[in-house]
Amino acid sequence: MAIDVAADAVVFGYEVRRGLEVLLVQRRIEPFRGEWALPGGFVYEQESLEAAVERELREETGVQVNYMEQLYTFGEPGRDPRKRVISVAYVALVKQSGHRVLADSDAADARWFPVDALPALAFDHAQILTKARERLRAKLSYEPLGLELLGEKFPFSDLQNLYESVLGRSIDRRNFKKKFMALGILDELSEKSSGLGRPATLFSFNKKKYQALKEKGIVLEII
Amino acid sequence: MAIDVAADAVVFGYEVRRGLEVLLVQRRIEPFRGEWALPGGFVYEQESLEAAVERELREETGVQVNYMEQLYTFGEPGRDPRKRVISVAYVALVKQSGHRVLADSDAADARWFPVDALPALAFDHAQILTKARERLRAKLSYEPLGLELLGEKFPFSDLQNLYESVLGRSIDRRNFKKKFMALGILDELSEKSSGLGRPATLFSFNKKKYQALKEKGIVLEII
DNA sequence: GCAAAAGTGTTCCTTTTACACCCATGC
DNA sequence: GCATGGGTGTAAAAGGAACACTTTTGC
Repeated sequence: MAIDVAADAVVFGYEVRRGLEVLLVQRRIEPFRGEWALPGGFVYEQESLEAAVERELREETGVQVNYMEQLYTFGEPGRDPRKRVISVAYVALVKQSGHRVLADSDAADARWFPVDALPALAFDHAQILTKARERLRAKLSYEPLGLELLGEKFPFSDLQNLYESVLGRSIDRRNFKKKFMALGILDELSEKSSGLGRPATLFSFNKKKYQALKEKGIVLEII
Repeated sequence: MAIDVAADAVVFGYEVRRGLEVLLVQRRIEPFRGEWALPGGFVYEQESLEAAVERELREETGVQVNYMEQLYTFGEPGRDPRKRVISVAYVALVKQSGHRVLADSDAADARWFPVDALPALAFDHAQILTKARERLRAKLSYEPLGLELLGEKFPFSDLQNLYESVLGRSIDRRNFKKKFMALGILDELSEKSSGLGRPATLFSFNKKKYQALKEKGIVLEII
């Protein structure tokens, strides 16, 4: 009846040059010492599950998340070779994965990995990650996504690239823009981005409208 | 770190005359002795979460479920007045709620309650139930529902009533039938139902097509 | 001037919605 | 014959999908 309870997080980050990434830590203790795993750890006696995830993320990776939601609870006997451990998994979203330096690490190492070039993972963490990617994909169709992953200002193409990364396929530019703009959650800035090719208009999320829409739910079928 | 882990189930049943119902048990021990609660209990050391739910359901209510999925894990410190307990909640669907006699009860009493006439519930079970109803509602839009709740043969109006019960609003008869039939998962039987008014054609689910559709996912926006 | 990415509308088609009258049976 | 629930189709509107050329910049 008394079972060890862990809380683990699948932390997604996004940067245009690198695409969708996941934050992993290298274990410095057995079991699976030296292998990569999701950040997380045991829940303290008087600590909420969310607080445990946030604490572990801080200790192991130094990141602060912009959004977090519970994903699923993995509880098969045998998923930890030592003893019975159930893990409550969370999905978290972080801005600026590329820029952030992982500070004060409690784990041997912590790094961002592109979702399509992941190392082997400890425990059943590969399974957790698969479910997290499905959740993220599903979220797109009933909630807007982007505020929690993109910077303050971004060209519209960044948003589309993010959607394409999550969905794993390409999207028609005109239709996507038409639909997304119709949500009314993007403010067009007068500023332009520099870079290769024609400069792009920058956008920012209108946080109030974004949150309102998130609570109400949307139906945004993407082509 | 070692925390008590419980598994609880929100069991839904449906019968035309009674509508959508939830199975509750009356607690025979403290805390909340005498109050109504979701069936469930502590998970054994070497038992999967699903097995624990099924065992508790069998012991406390005698029902056998047709479908079960994990809902959410409730883990706030203080949700159990005695000690730290986290509860992994499941949603289960059962056929023939009305006919079934609750046998061999381990709980003081077990009864079906219409979802709109629930008693006060122990612990945070009211919150769990609210989330379960939301999940059921959401499921309608991406998966068909009915096979797990209705009998082998049923008039089409039963299916519509079920959907109306879950959604909490009325649906246009012609449009609903058109959409649902287009899924191709219902077989029309030659048999007719008796009863008041014009006899109704009976239908049954085509289980193969139903399961295929369930796995693939549907988009069934109901008016 | 050319390579690179940004920006922009229209047409067709499918899906959704709204809506009302007749039918078969039991009493 | 009347009350009760079952059964059926169409037209108008909205939303989704497909699709290509021009513009602005850096080099």
